[in-house]
Amino acid sequence: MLEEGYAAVTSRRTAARAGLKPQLVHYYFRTMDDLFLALFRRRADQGLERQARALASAQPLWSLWDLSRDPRGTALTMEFTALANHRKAIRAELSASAERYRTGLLEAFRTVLARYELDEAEYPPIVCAVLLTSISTFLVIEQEMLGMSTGHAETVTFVEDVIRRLEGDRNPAADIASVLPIKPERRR
Amino acid sequence: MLEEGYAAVTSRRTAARAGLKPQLVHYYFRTMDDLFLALFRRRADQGLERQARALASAQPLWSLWDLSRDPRGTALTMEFTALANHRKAIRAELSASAERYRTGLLEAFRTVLARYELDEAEYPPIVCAVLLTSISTFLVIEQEMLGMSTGHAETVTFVEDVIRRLEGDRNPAADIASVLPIKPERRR
DNA sequence: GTCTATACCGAGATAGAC
DNA sequence: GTCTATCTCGGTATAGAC
Repeated sequence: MLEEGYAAVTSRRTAARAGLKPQLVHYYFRTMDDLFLALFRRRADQGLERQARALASAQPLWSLWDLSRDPRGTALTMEFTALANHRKAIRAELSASAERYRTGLLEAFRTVLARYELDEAEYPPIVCAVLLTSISTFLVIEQEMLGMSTGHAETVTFVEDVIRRLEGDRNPAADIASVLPIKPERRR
Repeated sequence: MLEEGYAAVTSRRTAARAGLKPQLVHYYFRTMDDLFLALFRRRADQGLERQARALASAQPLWSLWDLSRDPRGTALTMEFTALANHRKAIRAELSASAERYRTGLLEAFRTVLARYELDEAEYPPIVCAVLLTSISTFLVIEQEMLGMSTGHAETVTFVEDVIRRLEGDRNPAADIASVLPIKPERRR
């Protein structure tokens, strides 16, 4: 999916990568949609776990920002979004998952804004959540999918200046590692 | 493309909508890629024209904001982005077009920020351009492709408050009409 | 310019042997 | 659990008649 888009993920090619015959994909997952759903659910669970770890870190804003800028997560989400366009089951799963993720982010901003004694009317937590997600998502799309980067560095600097005003400099050690992507699992 | 995604656009179905045989698609465009490119170029030209009209309007920020929130433009762009993932020619065309669009937006913000005597160091025009595009793009993706809208209204209000501080209330009449989507053309 | 005919490929999926 | 065999569909694309 990441290399060639969801349309390139077929039973034949999936099986070939696993060194097996295409029919086994259907044996394990029946339809391709079931396979995509299984993949999505596993990634969504991992995403929520990572978000929880980011929220629990000493610098939640830095952690959330780093997490949402992880290209692999966003690129996969975009593929699933495109797939969701004509697969109802995927779409339902994806939007439910996005809602859960947003709720987590909202709680994080509520907590953080209270901690730094900011006015919720001036910086509504839900707006902060949407802004953080939209900016990071968009930058990843342009960078990874189009190879574009005009204005990206300046925008990152701008956002990070805001975070720095709240949480101070990024602590280089512990937090970032706790949010790193999870390695692919081996088949059982 | 808008209804079912780019993967649903095949020579057979395209021809069927036109009431013709699939082979004619190849007669006119040779390959499907050529067809997609032709479509993209026409839309990209229209997009630049609309942007130019927005820049020339009495309230460029309102016009640009409305334009970038037009769901049809963004939805198509997202389809092409997904398509670009595995079609080199599309990708090159798309990123070139996005660069041109960004440049236009940058010039707009330079002009506007100067007009309202804002500090360019505090609000870098290129950052404004990236922010405007990312927020509107992301909202459209969630709304149109996932049917999600949590936090959207609040975010729109937030952005529009900023615009209002610069350009005052939206002038309801002239500007908006000048930025409206262009109707589909008939085949010649 | 539009058609018929046709080649060729690769997709999803099922049946049934081992 | 993995295989072979096979069905059916729909995609891209070309050749050639009219």
